[in-house]
Amino acid sequence: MLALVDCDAFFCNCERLFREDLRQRPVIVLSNNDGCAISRTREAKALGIEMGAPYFQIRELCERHKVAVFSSNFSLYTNISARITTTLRRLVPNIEVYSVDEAFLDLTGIPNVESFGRMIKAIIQQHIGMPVSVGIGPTKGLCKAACFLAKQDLSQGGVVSLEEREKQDQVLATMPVEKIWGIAKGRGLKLWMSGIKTAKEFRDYKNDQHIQAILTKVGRQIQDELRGIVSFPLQAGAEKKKEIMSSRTFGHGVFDKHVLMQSIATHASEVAQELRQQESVCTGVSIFIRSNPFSESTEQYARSASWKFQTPTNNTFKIIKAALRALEMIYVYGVEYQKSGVSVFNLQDEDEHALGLFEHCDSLRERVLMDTMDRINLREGDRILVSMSCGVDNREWRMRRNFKSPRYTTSWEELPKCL
DNA sequence: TCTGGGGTCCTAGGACCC
DNA sequence: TCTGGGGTCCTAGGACCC
Repeated sequence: MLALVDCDAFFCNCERLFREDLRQRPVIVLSNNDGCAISRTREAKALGIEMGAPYFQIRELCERHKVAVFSSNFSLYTNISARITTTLRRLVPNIEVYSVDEAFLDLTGIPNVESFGRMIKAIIQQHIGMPVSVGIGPTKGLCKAACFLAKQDLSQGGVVSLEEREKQDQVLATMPVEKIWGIAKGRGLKLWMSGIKTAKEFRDYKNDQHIQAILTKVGRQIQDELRGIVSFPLQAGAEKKKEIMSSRTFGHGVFDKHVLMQSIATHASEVAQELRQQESVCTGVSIFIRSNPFSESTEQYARSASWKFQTPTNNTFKIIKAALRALEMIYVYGVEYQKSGVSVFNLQDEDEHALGLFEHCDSLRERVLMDTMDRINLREGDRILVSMSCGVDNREWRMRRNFKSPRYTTSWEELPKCL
C-alpha cells in the first residue's frame, strides 16, 4: 500500500508559519515579478481567486477582502520542504519525493494504514506546522484520487484510504475524468467523445485498444493504475534530471543585446552548477527567446537555437560559451522557432573564434574565469536546456502551442521593434 | 530511367504534472 | 503598465545504414 502526502496550499502555508495572525485570513503567493497567483488558500479560493490569475486583475478584490499577498520566496519553501521530507523519512524508510510539496510513501508492513495516515498528518502539523492531506491506495493513481477527495470533502478529516474496492468505486464514480492524475483537458475531451465521463467509467471501460488508440500508452497506464495495477512504481532515491532549465521573465521589454547576454550567461552558469552537483555532463545547450505572448498590439517574436557538443562537457566556460554562441546565431541568422532542424551547430571544442562575444562584457568574463577554476571530472550524461524568456512570458508552458509562427526576422536591430 | 525493405537512432512537438 | 518556472514521457517521422 502507498500513501501520498500532499501539503495544502503549500507556499501560502509556508508564509503562515511565521504569521500567526494570518491563520484565518485568505492568503495568496505571487509568481516572479508578482505577475500572477501561484498558490492560494481555501479562503482565497472561496473569494473566486483562480490559480494563475494575473495579479493586476485581482488586486482590487484582494484589497477589498484584506487578502494577505506575498511575493514568492522559494528558498524558504525549499527549506520547509526539506524539513518535511526529513520528518517523513523518520516515519517511513522508503519514500519518493515527488515535488516540492508532495511525497509518496511505501506503507508495506504497516497494519492499519488509515490510522497511520492520520498519525503522519498530526506529526507534520505538530512538528512543522504544515497542514497536509493524505491519500492512501494500492497505486499512485489511486493515492492521487484519494487525495482529491481528502481535499474536496473536509468531513474526511484530510485523510482518505482507498484500500477497499467499494470505497474506490464510490470515489471514482464522483470524479470527472479530467480530474484524474495524468488526464487533463485534452485527454479528458477525447474520453468525453467516447462517452467516458467519470473516473469509474474510465477504469471499467473494456476496450483497452481504443484507449491505446486515443490516449497512447500513457492512457493505458493511467487506466491500469485506477484498476490497482501498478504502472508507475515508487522510485526511491533521487533520479538524475534529464534536462536542466533556467529561465526568467523580465517583466519589462528588453532592448539591449548585452542585457540578454548577461542573462544567458547567468542562466548557463546556474545550469552548469546544478549539472555538476548531480554529476552529469552536458551534451548540448539550447536557448529560447520570446516576446510577451499576451500582448496583442505588437508583433510577436520567438526564436530558439541550440548548440551540440562534440564531446560532452561539464565545463562552465564551455557551456556559457555555447549558450552565447546560440544567442549569436539568433542574432546573425534570425533563426526561426518551430522549424524542423532548428539551427544545430557543432561546437569545435578548442575553437577560440568566439565572435568577439566576451569583449562586451567584463563581469561575464570574470564569472567565466571563476567558474572555470572549479571544474571537476564527471560521468557522461544528460542534456541541458538553457532557456531564456524575453519580455513577459506566458503563464503556462503549454500555451506555447497556441503561438503562431512569428514573422521571420533577419537582424538584431529588428528585435527591439518586436518587443 | 528504372528504383526494396527493414532496422535503428534522433528529435520536434504534444500532452501532462507541480 | 502588469500574466511563473520548472520538469517528464510518448510518438511520428526523418535520417541513415545495410
